[in-house]
Amino acid sequence: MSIVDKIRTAAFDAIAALYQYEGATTNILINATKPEFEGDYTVVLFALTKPLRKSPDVLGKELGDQLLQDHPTLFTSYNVIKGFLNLVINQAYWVSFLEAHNATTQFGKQPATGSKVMVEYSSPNTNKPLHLGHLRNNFLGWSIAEILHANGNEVIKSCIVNDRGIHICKSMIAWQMFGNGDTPERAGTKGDHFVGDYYVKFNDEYKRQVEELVQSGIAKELAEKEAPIMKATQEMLQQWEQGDPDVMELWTRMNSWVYAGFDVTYKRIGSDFDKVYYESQTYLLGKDIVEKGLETGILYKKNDGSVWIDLTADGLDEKLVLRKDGTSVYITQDLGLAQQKYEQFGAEESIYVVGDEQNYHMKVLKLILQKFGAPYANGIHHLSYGMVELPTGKMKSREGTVVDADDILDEMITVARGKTEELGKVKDFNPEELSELYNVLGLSALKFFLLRVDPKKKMVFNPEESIDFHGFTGPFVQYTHARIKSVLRKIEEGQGTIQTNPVFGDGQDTLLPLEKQVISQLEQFPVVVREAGSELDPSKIAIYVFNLAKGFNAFYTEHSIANAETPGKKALRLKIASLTASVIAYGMHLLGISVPERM
RNA sequence: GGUCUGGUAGCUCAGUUGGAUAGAGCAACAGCCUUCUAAGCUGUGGGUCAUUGGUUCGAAUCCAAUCCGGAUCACCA
Repeated sequence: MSIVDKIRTAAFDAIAALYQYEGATTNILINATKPEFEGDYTVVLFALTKPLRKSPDVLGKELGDQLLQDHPTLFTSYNVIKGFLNLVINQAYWVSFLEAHNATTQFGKQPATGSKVMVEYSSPNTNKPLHLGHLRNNFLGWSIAEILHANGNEVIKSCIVNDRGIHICKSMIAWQMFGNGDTPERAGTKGDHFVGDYYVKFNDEYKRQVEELVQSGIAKELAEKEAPIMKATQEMLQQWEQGDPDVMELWTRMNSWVYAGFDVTYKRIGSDFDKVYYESQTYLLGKDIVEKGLETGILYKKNDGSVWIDLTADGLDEKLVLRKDGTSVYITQDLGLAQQKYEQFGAEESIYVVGDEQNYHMKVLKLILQKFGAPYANGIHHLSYGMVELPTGKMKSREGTVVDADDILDEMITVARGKTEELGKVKDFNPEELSELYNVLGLSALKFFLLRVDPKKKMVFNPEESIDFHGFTGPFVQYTHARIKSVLRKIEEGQGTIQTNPVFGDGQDTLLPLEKQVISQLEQFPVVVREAGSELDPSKIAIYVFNLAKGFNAFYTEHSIANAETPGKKALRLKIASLTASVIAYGMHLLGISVPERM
């Protein structure tokens, strides 16, 4: 149990004993004490003054006395200022916390709960390479899966590949027109970029044709429909749906190029999946659900044969679930896929990492499944994340203002190399070690940057300012870890083993403020892991791990570990250092970032 | 237009779900390496928390209105 929970429980018991009042659970607010006051944690009394009919001063005094009397090992003193009861925690608590956990490698990880959660993320289109927005999605998805795992859940990571549809056909048509049988191998281009280039070519040609038609006096709207390249694309989509062998062959071939390219990028960024679904295999799903919905009257058929659901009573609109020609729309297959996932994995919770542009769609999906009474409906959660924008505005693939994933990764790694060479701390590394280090640092800078902000909010990515290795960044946190490891290594080399005795706290020593601060930060980690899980928010971890690193660095520059004043102090600081290192390592792992031993 | 969502330091973001004098990083300025990694530490300056009103012991946080952004409302995905 965390110290905050302990204090809350103690306060509840004390209030019950003093005033025979048991309605206090939700009224007890515990905060960290502001630095300008004496104390570690503070009970805010205002909410209790009314039901207990006590003035803040009297209540504070009575509650403080009672807490001290009930828990002499937990509290040593208190003071009351205005309506705030500031409690000083017994240093023995901090010391014994450190003794209990300093050897724990995954401190903060919760025991298995038996619950199963599915996390769907990434969901790329196979007509163009990944960009910065996809990276946010991938990093969020991987991290939230890891965070849910740390909270005791069994997690299944899944991905739905949008491998069919009009967008793919655009690349295919353009390749037929302009490709001359070229391949990624021959062109020396990564497969996903190769296919993406034809997607761009399509749009260029399409624009040209529309322009031409408009020049010849045709209205723009009509021209957009009638452009030959667009008509050819739509025809190709129909041929695909009919299983035309030539079209299928081309489709398979071009997708395989894209997958080869994606594989490289996914490997670089560390994305992986337990189950990959392909839209080409799921796009017909969901029709049986529609059928059932018609029977039960949840859905209704209009005169033209199209099928709808009326969600106006829930504040939404009427929503089409099946076209008049009987073919599926997006929501149809999503209904089907949700059902299939549940049949295959039986997860009671399902997280969809999907951009906030689809908030409405996700709301509708959940609502429809709830109306069907699907057992997994209430467990659907949309981890909605905001778009990544540039200082110049939104990224538009049409206008060529997207930040390509591979490019930005390369750039990050190049900067990491430059910084590392400049500092010259790892001159004895061999080329493999160096390249590994550059990767770890560059990736960290990017991942941390994208994960440190609230997922729900849109964010601005400034390519020049974002490649920073100082301050609130991944490399800063990694640096703190490497620093600790260096100290531990040196002490180990000096004396053979890490000496952790004698035990600190025999009554002689006093915890210094910076020592206590780091320990209390460490103590909060499990609560942060829990919050990050329940709120589906990795930024909580990033912020925490940064503050921990900052707190440790302040302690580090002020107090020597190796040459501590007493053997007891040295043992204590070693434990602070090693637990900090392992919490940083585990916290960063939850973000998908690894931490080097040296840098 | 309907619905949803956002507006906090020059820039990028926190703000523990209503608590004490609103915090970080970057940028600017001033200090700190013969001692465990200076990718670090310490300090200074920088705010009408979009605006107005309301709710109460107390509001950046809750409510209402207004201003300014964004998303969405397709027989697209």
